[in-house]
Order: sequence, then C-alpha cells, then structure tokens
Amino acid sequence: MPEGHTIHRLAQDYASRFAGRVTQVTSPQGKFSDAAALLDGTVLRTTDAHGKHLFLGFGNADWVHIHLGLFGKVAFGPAPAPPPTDTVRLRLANATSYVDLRGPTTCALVTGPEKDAIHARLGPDPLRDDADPGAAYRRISRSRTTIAALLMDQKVIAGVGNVYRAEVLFRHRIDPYRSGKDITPAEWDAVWHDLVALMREGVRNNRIDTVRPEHTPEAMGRPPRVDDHGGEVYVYRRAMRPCHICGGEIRTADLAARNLFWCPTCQRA
DNA sequence: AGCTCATGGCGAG
DNA sequence: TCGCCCTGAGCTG
Repeated sequence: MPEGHTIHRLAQDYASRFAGRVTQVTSPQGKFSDAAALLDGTVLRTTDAHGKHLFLGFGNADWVHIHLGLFGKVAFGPAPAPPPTDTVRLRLANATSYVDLRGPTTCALVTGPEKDAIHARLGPDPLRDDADPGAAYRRISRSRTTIAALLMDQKVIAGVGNVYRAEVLFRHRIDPYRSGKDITPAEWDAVWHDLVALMREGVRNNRIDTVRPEHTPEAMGRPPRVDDHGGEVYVYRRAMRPCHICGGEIRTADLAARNLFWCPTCQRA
C-alpha cells in the first residue's frame, strides 16, 4: 500500500533491522535468484528512498532497486523465518529478523550510476532534505495539465499518490481540474509545506491521516471511518458520502486511469 | 472457481 | 489511451 511515506518508512525499517550486518539473501519465488546469490552473506550497508523508489545498498556499489507498484507488499517478522511462500520475491534474514517482499513491480540489482539516473528522472520528494519545491513549481506553473494529474506525475513531484493527491487538494480547497499554470506561488508553497508535514506524519504512523483535529469523528460526533485504507481522510474513497465540512456529496471521476475524489462545493476553480 | 478492485508505472500505437 | 505486469482480499456463485 505504497505512497512515498510507506517507502521512507520501509527504508528506516530495513535499515534498523539489517544494516551493518551480514545478511542472508534469497529469492524463493525465483525471479531474483541470480542477484540474491551474489548478495547472500554480504553486509547491507545502507538504505535510501526517493518518492516511491526504495534502494538497499550492499557492499560499495551494488543497490537493490525496489518499486512496489500497486500490489507490492513487505512483511517483517522475528527470526526464525518461517518457510517462505512461493510468491516471496526477496527475503532478507539474519539472527534476529526476516523480511519478505512480494509482488513488486521492480526488484533489480543496479549500479551506482543507474541509481543516479533514477534520482535524476524523479521530481523533488517532500520527504527528502535535498528537495527543491521550486523545481516542481516551475513545471506546474508552465503546464496546462490539471493539477490533479501533475501531482501524480513522479517527474514533477515524487512520492505523492492517489490518497495524498486527493487529500492535499481538498485541504487547500483547490479544484482538481484546475490547470497547473493557474496555481499561484502562494498556493504551491502552502501545498508543498503541507505535504512535507502530512507525509512526515505518515512515515511516523505508517498510515495516511489528513483530517485536522477539529474534523475528526470524535470532534464532530460522527461515526468513525468505514473504509479500510488505514487512516482518517476527507475525500479519498468517500464518493457519495457527505463532506466532513459542508455536508455535500463527495464526487468521484476517472482521471488518467485513476480514481479522483473531491468535494465540488469546498474545492474551487 | 472466478470475478473485481486496489495507495503504480511502463511501453505500444 | 489502452493493455499489461506484479498479488491478495473480498465478494459472487
């Protein structure tokens, strides 16, 4: 269930359990067997995350590049590791922990320069210290594409997915169909800093919560969320249900093959 | 057992 | 824009 906060959290969790230690590396499912054999018994040096891309650094030059895609999942557990199921693409294990990766879009061994090339094609990541929000705004402010599509474009901004996209536009009352060039510098500044705060909290809690304290179920005297996506939100997957603020119906539509959610009353062109 | 859907992204046309 | 890749849960029957 991966947006950028999940990947940064995984980078931390892989590092805390495996970094600096000799690691058993296997690929029970088989698609990563050759690389796993090369890495098996070596030391995991460090981990890195940029947007939805995760990197595990082994030795001095080799990196495992992981992208979860829509279906990828990671499961940690204590040693001893149970027999793996046949969909485990990558298992790391040591004397205290194991971790299984299933269903990733990408799990490949890359060189340092190949890793650099991946960073180069990604936009600024609100969760990285080296991020330049101005680089994102330069693209947005020149584009006639909708802001909803631009926020999902990883070359523009890295790490935002369908949930943060919908939620941050709601929180700033921005109509998702507005053109990028109609986003003001002040609006972008506010959206960016909000994403930094929301996504940092997402890393901390390992889930996406976007509802302000004054709009929580407890504060509003309404029943808690029904959806199982994991957090408290304003519009994501709440189509046909009442807006927490105005009471109007949340709408949904297809945008670039993804489900978009917004409140047509609260969010203005 | 088979269908649908999901917080993603790529390449072909 | 479409089809395709990766997996698993929650339906339907």
